[in-house]
Amino acid sequence: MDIDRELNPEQARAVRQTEGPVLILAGAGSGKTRTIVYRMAYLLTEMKVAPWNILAVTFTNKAANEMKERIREMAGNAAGQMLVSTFHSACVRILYSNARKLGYPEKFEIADTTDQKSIIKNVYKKLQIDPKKQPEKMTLNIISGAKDELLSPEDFERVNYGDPYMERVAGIYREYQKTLFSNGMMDFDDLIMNTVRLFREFPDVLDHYQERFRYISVDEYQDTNTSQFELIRLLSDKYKNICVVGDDDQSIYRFRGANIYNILDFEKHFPGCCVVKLEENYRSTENILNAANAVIKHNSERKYKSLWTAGDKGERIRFRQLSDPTAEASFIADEIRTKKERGERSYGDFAILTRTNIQSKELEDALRVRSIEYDVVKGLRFWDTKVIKDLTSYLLTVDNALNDIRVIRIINLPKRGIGDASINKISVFAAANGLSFFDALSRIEYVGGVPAKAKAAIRDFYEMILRIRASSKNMGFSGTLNRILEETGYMDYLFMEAETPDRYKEEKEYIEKLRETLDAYENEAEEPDLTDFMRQNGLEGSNLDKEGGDSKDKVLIMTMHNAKGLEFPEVYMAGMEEGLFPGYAAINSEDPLAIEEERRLCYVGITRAKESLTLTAARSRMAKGEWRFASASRFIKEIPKELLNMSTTPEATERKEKIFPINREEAERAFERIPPAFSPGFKKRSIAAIKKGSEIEKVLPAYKEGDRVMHFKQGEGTVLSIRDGGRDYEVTVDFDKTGVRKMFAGFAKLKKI
DNA sequence: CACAGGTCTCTTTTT
DNA sequence: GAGACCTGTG
Repeated sequence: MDIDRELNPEQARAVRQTEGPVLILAGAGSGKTRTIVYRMAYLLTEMKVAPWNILAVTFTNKAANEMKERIREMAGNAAGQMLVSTFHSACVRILYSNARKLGYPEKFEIADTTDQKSIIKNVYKKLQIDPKKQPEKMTLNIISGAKDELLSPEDFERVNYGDPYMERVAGIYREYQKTLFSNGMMDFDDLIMNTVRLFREFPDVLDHYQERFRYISVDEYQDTNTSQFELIRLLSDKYKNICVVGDDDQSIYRFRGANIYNILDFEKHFPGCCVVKLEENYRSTENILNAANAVIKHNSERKYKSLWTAGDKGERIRFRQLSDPTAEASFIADEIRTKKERGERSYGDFAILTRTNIQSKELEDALRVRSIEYDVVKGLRFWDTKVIKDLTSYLLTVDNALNDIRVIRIINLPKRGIGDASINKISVFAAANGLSFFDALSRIEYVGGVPAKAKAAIRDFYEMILRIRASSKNMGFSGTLNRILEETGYMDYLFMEAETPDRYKEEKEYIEKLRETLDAYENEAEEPDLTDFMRQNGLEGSNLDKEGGDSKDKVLIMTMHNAKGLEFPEVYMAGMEEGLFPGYAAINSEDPLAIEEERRLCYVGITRAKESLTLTAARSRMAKGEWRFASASRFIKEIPKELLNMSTTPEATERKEKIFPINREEAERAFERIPPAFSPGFKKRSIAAIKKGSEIEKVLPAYKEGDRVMHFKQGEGTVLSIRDGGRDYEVTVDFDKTGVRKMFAGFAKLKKI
């Protein structure tokens, strides 16, 4: 390892400064990961630090695995004994052997978002709170925020004393926490908060971990919240070897409690710390960097930092505004295809970044139609899928049935004739008699007000679980899973419920995947245990499509949040519109920092691009059930004109926008001239309006019989015939994928290819 | 009381 | 396009 040759002077300084607090302010693309990896390897090989004395915390599992791999490459297998993990996984590990001290069962479970929702619903029922007056989501946000600030229900109540609204929320919080606790569950925030509690209340435990983790590093430090800060502060308090790496300009998780002052005030929190700034960028062209710098300069709350590169200026940043999301997607897809066909790029060189997950649909359609290979980095997680939640709930119920939430989830699934009313009665009965929900089932005859039919079904259910439990003793997890599927008729249920055959197929694949994961775990674990299995896997945001490895040559579609830490030769940022990016919420927020967060997200997006960056926007977009016109994002205007290459100026767009009518009727008429025709969100009302009011322009198509054409949804096909159909020309096309179809030329928008 | 089928609402971002 | 909510029927 030749540090001075392989690293720049600042990076080298960060690597050698192993003792004491260190703050590495690492701009985007400044070789941050490289620096951390060298630092770890340096600790291991030069400083002879034992690998188990090193803790490296990241935010995502992906980042953790990547880092582990790269350290292993440099420092050999000893790296395997370091603890490189996410905050949440590290806490689970620590809590694993200490949960009892806090009164939790050893087999505590993790409550994911779905569990949180069902728990809060129960609480609402119990406290008779109307979800319309107090949306569950908002309550959960407040509770999560309180936990991020390490406030217990009692603390929270004290802090908000005298505020009737917050006092009410405090009541919900208390009940919510009670429910979690009595079911032996911790939500994501509890994992951190309880670890901090553990350290505070049990100094010997803290001391043990302080001795264990003598060298600590935290990646993406700008995204830490107060509880995470306290956690690492406690852990590092003895040896003070704490190295944090981050970029205040890339702090994009304020909505989940990230406290940007953790990084801005690091020097205050850890006096005498060493600060290293990495500003040389090795990723992007100068134009891209200048654009990023220009945008982020508009933020007030930041440490001054400016990226520079020794590399080329590169091409200008392109901005294109299209009529609607469909046109926007087509534009991007056409470009990608052209560049691929010219042999300039392969699909894997491209990423399309969006602000929201929903935007991906339109983009997917456009790519699919052109047979472009793509992948969506999805927000939907495997463990949150309904099918998987159902089946794991069954598995855990068969295993221990200690968790009421899970039993209630499956008791009437598939439908057995056990309704909400009966379930409520049993819950009340169970609470009154100090029984778990499941144990209450065995005394169903004593529960009043439950119809005989339901009672019979409940008895059957109870016995079925016991039966499966008995037989599961001598079969593996996947054997038990099979029994569950057989006994419950779950597959038939799925088949009946599935909206489409494809959906059913997909769900079957999920189950197959669950089986594989169970088998893999059972083969590896010393003492296989389902609760442990869930804790290990439930935290992993594993995407469904991770098979095949990264060798796939595919265009990636993802949100900008998901893109953090990645880089691509060509980046498209779609939906650069006021109202979408920055979003309405941020624009309307009275907190000026809301816009700053959006701007940082924009900065993250821009700095993903290595060579080429294209920003696109749609002039109209469906939002909240109606079509709305949007002007170009303010972020576009913040990029100096000389860096931009655009078809229209943002100002021109604004002028155009002013000509657009404002009331609905006029808007709809105007809209007819911008035909996103069959886009999925196209509501009945608008179609009716079009049919009634407008004549579709009758133009002789630009293609003739025998020509190959492209339809935005059906894909490519051959024109069989063109007939004058009165109001419009009627075209018959034989599509390669979907066969012969007749359509009107004005609507179909066929393109000759 | 259970359930099917309909309507309405709402979509930022995630461990 | 999913999930919550409402209504009529058995």
